[in-house]
Amino acid sequence: MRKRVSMGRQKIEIKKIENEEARQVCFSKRRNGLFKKASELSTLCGAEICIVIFSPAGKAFSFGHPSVDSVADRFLSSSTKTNSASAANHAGHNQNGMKIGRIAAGSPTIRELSRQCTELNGMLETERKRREKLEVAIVKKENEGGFNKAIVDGIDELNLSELEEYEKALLNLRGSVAERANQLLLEAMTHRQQQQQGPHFSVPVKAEVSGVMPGAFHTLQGGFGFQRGFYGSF
Amino acid sequence: MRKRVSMGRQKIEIKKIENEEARQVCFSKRRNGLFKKASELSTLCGAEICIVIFSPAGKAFSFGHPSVDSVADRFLSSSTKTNSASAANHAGHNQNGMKIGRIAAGSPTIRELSRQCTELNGMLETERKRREKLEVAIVKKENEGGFNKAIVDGIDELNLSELEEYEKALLNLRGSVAERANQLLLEAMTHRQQQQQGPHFSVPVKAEVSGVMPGAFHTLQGGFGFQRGFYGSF
DNA sequence: AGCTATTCATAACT
DNA sequence: TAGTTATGAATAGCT
Repeated sequence: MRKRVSMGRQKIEIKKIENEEARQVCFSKRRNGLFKKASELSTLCGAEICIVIFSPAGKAFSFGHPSVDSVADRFLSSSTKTNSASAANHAGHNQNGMKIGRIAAGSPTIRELSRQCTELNGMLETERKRREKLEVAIVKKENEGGFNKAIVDGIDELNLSELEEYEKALLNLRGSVAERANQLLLEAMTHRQQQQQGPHFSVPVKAEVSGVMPGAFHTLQGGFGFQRGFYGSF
Repeated sequence: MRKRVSMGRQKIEIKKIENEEARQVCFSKRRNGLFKKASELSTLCGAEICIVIFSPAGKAFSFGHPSVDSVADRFLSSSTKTNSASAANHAGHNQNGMKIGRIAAGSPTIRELSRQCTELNGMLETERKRREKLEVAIVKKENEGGFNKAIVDGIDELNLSELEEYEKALLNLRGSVAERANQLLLEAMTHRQQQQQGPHFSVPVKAEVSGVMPGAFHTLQGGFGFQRGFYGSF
C-alpha cells in the first residue's frame, strides 16, 4: 500500500484565514466554486443570477446570467419601483450577522440618483413657472412700447461679429454713463467737500472703463471684467 | 444488511430541469447552498460579496456581505467611474452562453439615471439663464422711462441714481451679450471638433461647461481599479 | 498549478 | 415542505 501522500480534506472552522497566502488560494478556489455553482443553478433552474465579489485586495469579480447588468437592473428597478413599505427588507440575519433573504430596497446610489432626478425635476418645474410668469409680464409691458425687450431678445439673432459690435457700443455707452456719473459726483463733492471727505472717489472711472475691454471676445470668457464698476466702489 | 432506502446522490446532467416541482426543489436547495458558500467565502477570506437571484417564478432573493447595497454601490460606482472604453466588458462567454468575467460597465439603470440627471441639470441651467435674462429685461422695463430717455435724450439729463440704474441695466445687458457670444463660440468649437482635434479649445469650453453640472457625477465617483478579473484565474 | 483523502452538498426518495 | 441516505463534488493540506 502506498504511503499517504495527502491528509485529504480536513474539516476547517469557518473564520477568517489569517495566513495571507492561504487566504488568497482559498479565495481563488472557492470563488471559482461559487461561480460554478451559480452557473449550474441558472442552467438547471432557469434562474437569473448575478454575483459581485470584491477580493480582500479590492479586486472585483463578477458573474452574471444572463448578464450582471440585466440582473442588477431588474433588482434595482424592482426594488425602487415598489414602494419601500412593501418591498423593503424581508431579510433576516444569520448567525454571522449578515443579511440574507428577500430583496432589499434599492441601493443608496440608485436612491440618491433617483432623489436627485426628482429634485431636479421639481426645480426645473419651478423655474419654468417662474419664467412663464416673467414672460407674461414682459408681454404685458411690451404694449407700453418695449424697447429693452427688443434689445435683450434681439441678441439671439446676432452673429458673433455683430455681437462684438454691439458690445463695443454698450461699452462706449457705459463709458459715457460712467463719465457723466463721475462728473456729477465731482460736482456733488465740490459742494460738500467742506463737510466731509469721500475717500472712495479715487477710483478713476476712465481708467476703469478703458481697461475693461482689451478687444476680442476671449475676455468675455474669463468672466465679466467690470462687475464692480464705478458705482460698485461706493 | 438493510435494504437500500436510497439511491443516494446520482450524477446529473447540467441542463434545465423540465419537471417543475423538481426544479423548484432543486432551486431552493441549491440557492441555500450557494448562499452558504458565499457566506463561508466572505468569512474565510474577508471578501465582500453580493448575490442577487431571480427564481424562474420571478421571486427575488439576495445575499450580501456586508450588505447587498454596499457591494452593489461599490460595484456600480467603480464601474461607472472608469471610462467605458477601458472598463467595459472584457467578459467572455462560456459554453453555456452566459457571460462570466470581468466587471462590466455600469448598469443601464444607473447610466440612464445619470444621463437624466445630467440632462436635467443642463435644462435647469438653460432655464435659469433664460429667467435671468427676463428678469433683467423686466427690471429695465420698470425703469423704462429713465432708460429710454437716456437713449433718446442722452444721459446728460439723468441724475445720479438714474445713472446708477442705467449702468446696472447696461451691465446686465452686456452680460447677456457676453453669454450669447460665449454660446456661439462654444457651438463653433463643438462643430469643429468633429473634424479636427482642438485641444486648446478645451479650456474655455470646459470652464463654461463645468458650471453646468454641479456634482451630478460625484456620486458616481468611487476610488477603485480592478486589474485582472475572473479570466485571470481561469 | 496538481493531487488525494476527506468533508460537504445534494439527488432520489420518504 | 421537511427529513434521510447514499453518492457525487468540492476542497484542505500538501507538493
